[in-house]
Amino acid sequence: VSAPRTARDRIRLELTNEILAVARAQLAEQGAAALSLRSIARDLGMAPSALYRYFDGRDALLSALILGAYTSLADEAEEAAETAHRSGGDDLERWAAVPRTMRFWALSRPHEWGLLFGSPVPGYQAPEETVVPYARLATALVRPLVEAFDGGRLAAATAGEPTAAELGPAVAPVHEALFPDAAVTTVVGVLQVWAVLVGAISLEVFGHWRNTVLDPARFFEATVADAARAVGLRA
Amino acid sequence: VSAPRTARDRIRLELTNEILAVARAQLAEQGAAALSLRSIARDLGMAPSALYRYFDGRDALLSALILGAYTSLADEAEEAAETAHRSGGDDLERWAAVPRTMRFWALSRPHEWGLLFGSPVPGYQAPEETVVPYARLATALVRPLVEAFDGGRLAAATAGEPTAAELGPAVAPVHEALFPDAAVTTVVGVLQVWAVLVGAISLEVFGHWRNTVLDPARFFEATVADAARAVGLRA
DNA sequence: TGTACATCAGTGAACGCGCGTTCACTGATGTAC
DNA sequence: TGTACATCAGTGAACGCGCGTTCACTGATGTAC
Repeated sequence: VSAPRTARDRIRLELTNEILAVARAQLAEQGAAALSLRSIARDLGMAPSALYRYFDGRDALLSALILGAYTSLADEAEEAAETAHRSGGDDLERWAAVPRTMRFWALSRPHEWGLLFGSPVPGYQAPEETVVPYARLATALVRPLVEAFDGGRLAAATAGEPTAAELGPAVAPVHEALFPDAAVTTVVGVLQVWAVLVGAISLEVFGHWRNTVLDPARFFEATVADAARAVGLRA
Repeated sequence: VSAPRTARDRIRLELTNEILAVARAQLAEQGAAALSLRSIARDLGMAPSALYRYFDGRDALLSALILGAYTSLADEAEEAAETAHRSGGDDLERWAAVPRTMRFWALSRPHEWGLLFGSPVPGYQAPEETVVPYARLATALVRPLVEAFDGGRLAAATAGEPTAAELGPAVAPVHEALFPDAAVTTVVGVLQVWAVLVGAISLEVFGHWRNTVLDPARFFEATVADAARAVGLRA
């Protein structure tokens, strides 16, 4: 948290990261359920009890892993949004950057994706701090849409008008936090886009496209493009 | 599998179901990772070793649970599709029946939904037989669309035309099995609908709508309707 | 720069636990004649 | 209907395992003066 002053602090930070790295490796191989302090200690060549100098126990380590995963995903998403912003591509091209990044992130660490969007570990509450990176991710995703909107290049949503009034309160938090100037139907559309992205990535990562969608990359690209059109982006 | 002839067979069937019921109850309380033969035996008041007369071990029991969950979901979906078919409602109304059923099914057994669509249990392969109920579910979901199509009431998809040729091979299995007469873009649209449904249900069931979507039921209804319009259903 | 003391990292033994699975057994249920 | 035998359900003890966590300890690193 604070910058390391002494040599001891530096080592401590390094070892903390090493523990997390080993934990992530074991997560990738065995899944969250099999994550064990003893086997992490074994991998690091130290006594199991030593880990308690770094984490308050198994649950605290798991919390750190979850928070770290959210943060990593949010970081990459923000970077992708920024790069796309500077790229000078058209709206659709810039929009696709974050979804693509999310998919690659998930494919390269399926178990961490599962930690974030899969079945929650039961009897265990995700740390409150995840709200922050979650919001960063959402903001990065929506950014190209907001920019298109501000530039007058986002068409008003046409579908579902009659339900706008009813749905207003239901999506109010997202409306205020993410896209205050847009119409309710646009906000609803953005949430549906969120659902289709998470759904498509989860289905692929969790192995449900087997014998169903033979070219998940192409399908995902098409889905991302169609989703953008559905909320009013034009090519 | 075969009908019980003797009293012994009847008892055997009953106890098998009782074991599965207890397992499901423990699944609901503790999640898949905590599922244990010993605690199931304890709940049933019998020796742990006795369970081996009914299942070949923990993995076999888990397989049975997964297969049973798929089957239960497929059964309810088929029934909902059939009821809707007979109801005489309009296309949109009949279309919504299966998605609604899926959502209710998932909300009433979140951990079983997680077993099917959450992070897969690592080092463990889902049984092959799940292909059958999975296909039944898909068929039930698509049925109202196929019927609308056959009645000439399904509009041709307009978005994404240029990608139709590229995507054809990618979605060929679904095209052939589920909707052979439709255009490629329609098939792609159906898969996107599948993704948005699974995504929306998973996000709700796994707790991601907290402080985000305040009225998940209404949001889901709107999503279902919008999804149908996107693949060409008219109200 | 040197000394005295406090802080911290890591050890290793021990705790109690619940787990899946095997195995030889007992007694009840079913089958063939 | 009765008997002899085979099949099956369930028991209870035992196996070896890996787990999270605690605790008193040693020795190294940092701090104050």
